[in-house]
Amino acid sequence: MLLTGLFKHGNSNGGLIASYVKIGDIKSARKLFDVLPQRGIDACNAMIIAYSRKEYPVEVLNLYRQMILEGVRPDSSTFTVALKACTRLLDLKTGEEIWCRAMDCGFEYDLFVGSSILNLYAKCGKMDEAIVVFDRMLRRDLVCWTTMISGFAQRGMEGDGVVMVGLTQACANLGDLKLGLSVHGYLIRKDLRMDVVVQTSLVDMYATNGHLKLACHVFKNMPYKNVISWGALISGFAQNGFAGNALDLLVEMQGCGYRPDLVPLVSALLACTQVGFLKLGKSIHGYIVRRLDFDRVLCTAVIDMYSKCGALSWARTLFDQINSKDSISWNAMITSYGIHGHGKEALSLFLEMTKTNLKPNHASLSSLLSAFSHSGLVEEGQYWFNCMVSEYKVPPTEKHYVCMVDLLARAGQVEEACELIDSMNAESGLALLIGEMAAKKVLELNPDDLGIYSLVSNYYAKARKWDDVASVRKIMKKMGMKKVPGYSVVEVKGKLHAFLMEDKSHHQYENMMQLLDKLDHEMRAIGYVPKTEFVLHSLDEEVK
DNA sequence: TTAGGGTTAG
Repeated sequence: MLLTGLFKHGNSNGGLIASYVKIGDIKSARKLFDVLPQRGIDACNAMIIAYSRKEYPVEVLNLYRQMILEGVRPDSSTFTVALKACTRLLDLKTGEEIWCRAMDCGFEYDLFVGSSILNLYAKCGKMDEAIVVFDRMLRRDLVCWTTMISGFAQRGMEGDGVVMVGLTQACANLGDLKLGLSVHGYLIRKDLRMDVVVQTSLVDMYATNGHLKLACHVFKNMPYKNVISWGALISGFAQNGFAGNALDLLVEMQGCGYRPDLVPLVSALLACTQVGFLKLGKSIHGYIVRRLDFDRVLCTAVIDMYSKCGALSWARTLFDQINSKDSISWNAMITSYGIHGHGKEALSLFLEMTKTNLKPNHASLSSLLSAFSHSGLVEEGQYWFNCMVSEYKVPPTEKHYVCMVDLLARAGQVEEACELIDSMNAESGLALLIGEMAAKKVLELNPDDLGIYSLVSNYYAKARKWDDVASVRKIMKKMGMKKVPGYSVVEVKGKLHAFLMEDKSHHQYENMMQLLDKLDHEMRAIGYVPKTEFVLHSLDEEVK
């Protein structure tokens, strides 16, 4: 075991200590640590992290002090672990000393160190001090916000408007409706000032998580609205797939005298993309060109709209007009070629991207692999899949694996597809993938079955993929509230016509059925035999 | 001094 450690980590002392720790031998790790002629930051951190993992906070702090005495300069990990130990011991005094040193050493704006001191203050009930630190932070991630939320929750303290906006955003990011409602309720109970900013952030919190009724409720009761409030609501509808509502709201907004800026327009473009509304998308494009600066984000949204509505060459023309393309613009265009089955063009654009100073990311590689899959370019797919880590430092995720399985399976290479699944590491491998694919297959046949979703959620839970568990549960919640029937949409002369299952309400329904019958007869007359074996067995012949 | 936006599999 020890040899393995030596081999793996070369002659780094930190690595050797980490190897002892890995096999659970913390005493040997310490013995080695004590006889080291020179104890650098790596060795110290390995040892101090080991104590922290074993929940020996006193040893953590002793070692921290020893480091300082020996003149070893702590880094972000050291401070974070030491502060965590103080939190465990509720040792505020030592924690503040550590925090002061961390600031002296230039870690005042370190996200990890910052959230650790926040956590210490929150756990010790010192929310005033926490706010001081919090206000000075340059970046605030979910951990910081969650720490603040739980701190306030424990103390029952009041936050001011700015803090409440942050809390609302944190709830939006967490997707936790209960928490969001309680923040909203808190605002009302405490009669805190509900200005347009606070209300808009509430609208956004509800809307981005699919609670559109609640979002509308807050929105309608706003005494004063602005373009941003409209933007939040429209974007919420568009991103949750309610294209029609989003587009209606855009019209309503204009009717109320607001001039849409880029956000409502980008959302409207997304809505057009979802329903294939090329004509409206085009006129929004025109509106943008006439009235606004055509920035990169807008342009990418228009490119995406054109390509998904079938106008690939327009997308390309626009793409060539962007002056400073970022990776999202490139990915959008690579995707465009992919969905239109132009795998070779997708590849040459990808290669062109690598010649710029932009690096392809996981999305670029997803787009590329799926382009190969849609074009049947098996060898290319395998080649690029195999070199994505070495060439671009992008380790394949499940998405990439699914692309490859799809690519191989479409090409009839089912055995190779299975081998690939086998080669995945155990945690995200076989059981999860097959389970997921099987579940999805069943979902296709029976999309309203909540039970299948809990099956999928269990698979994720077994693989300890808590983010995925949460997103499946979110879908279940949404489904529980309202089942949205499947439908298809077609654009005729700039007007959209939607058709639901069993829906006979269209004013030309009879004509359409007659035409379908006619086409069916003509097809059979020239020898077409419909394939029905893949369709569900419970349907009778004619429905098939 | 806090609020809304573009790409990623099947």
